[in-house]
Amino acid sequence: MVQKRKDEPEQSAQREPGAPKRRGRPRAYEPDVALGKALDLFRRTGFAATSLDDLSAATGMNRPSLYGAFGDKRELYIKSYRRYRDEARARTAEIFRNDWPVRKQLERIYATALDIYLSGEEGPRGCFTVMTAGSEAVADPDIRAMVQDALTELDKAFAFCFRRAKEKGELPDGADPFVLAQLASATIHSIAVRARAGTPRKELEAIVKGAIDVMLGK
Amino acid sequence: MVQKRKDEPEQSAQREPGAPKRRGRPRAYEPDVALGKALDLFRRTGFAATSLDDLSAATGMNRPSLYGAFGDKRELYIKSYRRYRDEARARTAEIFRNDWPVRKQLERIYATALDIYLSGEEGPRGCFTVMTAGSEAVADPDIRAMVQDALTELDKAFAFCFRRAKEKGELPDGADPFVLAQLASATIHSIAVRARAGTPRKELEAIVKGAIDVMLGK
DNA sequence: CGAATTTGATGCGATATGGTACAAAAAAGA
DNA sequence: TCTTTTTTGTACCATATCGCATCAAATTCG
Repeated sequence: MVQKRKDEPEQSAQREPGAPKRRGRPRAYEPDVALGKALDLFRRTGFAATSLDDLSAATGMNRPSLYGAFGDKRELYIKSYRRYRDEARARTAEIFRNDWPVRKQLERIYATALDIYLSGEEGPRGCFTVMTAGSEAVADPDIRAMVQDALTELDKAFAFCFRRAKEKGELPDGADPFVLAQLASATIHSIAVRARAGTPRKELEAIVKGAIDVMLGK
Repeated sequence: MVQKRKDEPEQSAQREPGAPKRRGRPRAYEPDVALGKALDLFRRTGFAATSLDDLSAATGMNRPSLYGAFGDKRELYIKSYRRYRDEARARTAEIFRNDWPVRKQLERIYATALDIYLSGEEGPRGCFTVMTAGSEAVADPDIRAMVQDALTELDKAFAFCFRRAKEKGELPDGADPFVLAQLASATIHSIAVRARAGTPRKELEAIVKGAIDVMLGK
């Protein structure tokens, strides 16, 4: 018989479709918004500096409920990170999907990146991937793999973008789409770091503009 | 009379020149190497995840001695960060100082950057500035100012480098030294992030090479 | 040698932390 | 109504953490 591990909390399988009537006492929270709050907090203070009490206060759930719904702190962090990536991917994929001129596409990508990095009530939140690389990625192989995945995914998206641009003749002949993609990613990483250091938006926008000019051969 | 604040531990003014004979019991540690050990640990695990016990074990000093020599945890972190910057500045300034072709100069800079970021017994240590931006910079104005200072210092060093190169005719006419400098910094930030995510050196070197090619107009 | 001075070592204490046990509460099903 | 199921809320535990107070140790100066 399959062993049922008690130490791995159930997925809290919420099935919203229809109204199949959940059986027991109803939840006093919505898992999605709670996870969003947790993500906000993790983005602000990082993994180690965020206590379960902080998370409990932010989500409105008490610790046992938190544990039951998302597992321990590490699992909650991982789920928060997944959600961050899903959101970021959704917002950028929508832009990459269009058949615009490269310049316009890059401008839009960086504009949304800045929106993501500069948002936050109490200071700019930066890029969660960059933050996680700086903190948990070294000691935790699973998290490291997720970060690596995020980095290469961005590289590939930019590479696709530049490859198409080259086919359309928007780039100089010698241009290497993948090299340009890595430069585009580097610019993303850089504005993420600078955002958290307090660099104002105007300055970041200037950096982005300069980088685009160089990448597209002015 | 000037109030003497007990809560600000003395600078532990070590005067090495000559041998002016310290008065009381001799130290069982060398402040410089202890600070180096503390820096190593902070770079590996970050501020919040590093306890005073960890620092005590790493430096060989017990907590009261740590406190007496460097102040509380935050002060120790700041002193560690200063030391990191001093070291990094020393190693890069030596390269920037030379009157080499830009390409060679950039190659050397990135090579030493990779040495710094990939070193570490237990995983690549990355760039302490980038790590600090991702963690303490948002909540702590003093630390944030130090990070900003580090970022602009690097920008300026690269800008000086490119300005000189342009004067020597090593760059295309349209090239803007400061824009190129920010791209060069961005590449630094990017390889720092990627290093901590586990990207192997070969790959990072390829990224650097591609970035240099683009910046110098191939 | 004894006084003065500086550092080291032990250990305390108040609080924070991650995680969990357990019973009450709120719903559905019989 | 009574059982079953699921979640909540309180309280708890073992440990970790930071900072410090206190005393012992080691050295120089008189």
